[in-house]
Amino acid sequence: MTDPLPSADLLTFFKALAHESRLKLVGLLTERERSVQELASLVALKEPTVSHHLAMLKEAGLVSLRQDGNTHWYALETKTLAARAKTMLMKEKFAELAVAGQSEDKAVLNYLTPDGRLKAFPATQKKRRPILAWLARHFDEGRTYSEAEVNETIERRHHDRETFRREMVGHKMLARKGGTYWRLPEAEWVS
Amino acid sequence: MTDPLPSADLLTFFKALAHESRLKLVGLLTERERSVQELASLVALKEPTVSHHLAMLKEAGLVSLRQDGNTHWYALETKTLAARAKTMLMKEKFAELAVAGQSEDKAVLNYLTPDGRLKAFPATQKKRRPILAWLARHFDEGRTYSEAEVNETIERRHHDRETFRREMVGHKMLARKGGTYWRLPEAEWVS
DNA sequence: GATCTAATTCGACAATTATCTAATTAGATA
DNA sequence: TATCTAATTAGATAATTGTCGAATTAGATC
Repeated sequence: MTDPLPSADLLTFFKALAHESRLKLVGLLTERERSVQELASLVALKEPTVSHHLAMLKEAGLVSLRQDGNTHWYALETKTLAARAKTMLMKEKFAELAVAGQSEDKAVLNYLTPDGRLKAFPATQKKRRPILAWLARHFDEGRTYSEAEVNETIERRHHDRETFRREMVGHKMLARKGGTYWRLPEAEWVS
Repeated sequence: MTDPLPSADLLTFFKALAHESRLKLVGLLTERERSVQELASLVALKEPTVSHHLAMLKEAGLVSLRQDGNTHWYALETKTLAARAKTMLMKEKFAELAVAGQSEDKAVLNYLTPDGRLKAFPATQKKRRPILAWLARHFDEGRTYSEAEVNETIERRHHDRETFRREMVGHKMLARKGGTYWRLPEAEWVS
C-alpha cells in the first residue's frame, strides 16, 4: 500500500498493457493527466468500462490518481514504465517466473538433458524426491498401466527402469496391485 | 516475413507476454533453446497447448525456431526484448496507438480542454468536419432526440448550440423531422 | 512404401475478460 | 437536507482466449 512501486509483478504489468483500449488510455495520458469522462469520450467507451481499465493500470502501478472535488485525474507513472523496461532486460526475472509455484521442481532442471531425459540420478534422498515426483507426473491419474507400460514410460526418460519403478512405488506415487500400476494423488505422496 | 524484427506491434508484444504459461516458457528459454516436448513437460501442459503459446511468442518476435529432423528447437530472441524495452521508454509510441484507427479525429484533440469540452471552433471547413463528427458521435444511433435534448448534448461540449446543431444537420450527421432529431449512419455523412 | 516420432492444426469446450446498463457512493452545491 | 455530478461497483451478457483430445503433417527410419 505504501510501496512506491506497487507490489505488481511482471505478469500484472504485461496484462495491464495487453489490451488495445488500455494502451490507448496510456497513450492519451502521455500528454497530460485526464479525467475519466474525458478519457471515455476520447476512446469511445462508457465511463464504467474506462474506470475498470484504469483500475487495472493502477493496480500495475502504471497510473496514479489525484482527486479534486469529485473529478478523478489520472496521470501516467513514467517511473514504473522505466523500471519495468529495465526489468525486461534482466533475463533472470523471467527465469524466476518459470519456476514459481513449482519451487520443488527447480532442482530437477539441472538433471535434464536438452531433450528432456534424465542425465543422472543423485545419491542423496533429498535430491531424489523431486526427480521422482517429476517422473511420476508423467503418468496420468485415473487409468492403470501394465508393468510393461510403466517401464516404457520410465525408459523414455532414463534407462534404469527397475530403480525408478521401485522408488516411485516406495514413495506412494504409484500403487501396484499384481502386475497393474496406477498413479496416486499427489497429496498422498510420501517423502 | 524477412523482417529481422517481425512487424509485430506493441500490442502483439504485450499480449504475447500477458499469460503466465508464456512467461514461464520465456523463462525456461533464457537458459538455452528447448524442444516443444521438453517445454511441455516442464510447464505441465500438453504439446498442442505449448505449440500454440510458442506460435504467439514467435508472432511477437520473442522466440525463433530452428528445425533439426522433426524436432523443433525454440530459442529466445533477446534482441526483440531489448528493442521493446527501449520502445517502452518512448512515450510517443504509446501516443501513436492512442489515435490509431481514428486518424481523422487526431486533430480534434487539439481543440479539447482537459475536461472534454471544445475550446474553439476552427474557421476552415476542412478542420471543422472532424470536430462535428466527434460531436455527432456523442449521439446514440437508433433513438430520437427532442430539440431541447440536442441542445443539451451540444452544450455539454460547447455553448454555441445553434451553430453546431445547424452544421451537423447540414453534414447529414443528424436528421431532423419537425422538432425531432436522430443520428444518421456514419457512412452517409457528407463532407 | 510402411511405420514411427515430434510437432502442428482443428474443433470443441471451459475459463477469463470486456463491455454495457443499472444501482450505488462520495463530493459539491443549492 | 435535497439535489446534482463524477466516478465506481454490481450484475449480466458477449467476446476472446486457453486447454485438451483427435486428426493431420512432415521428417526419419526400417
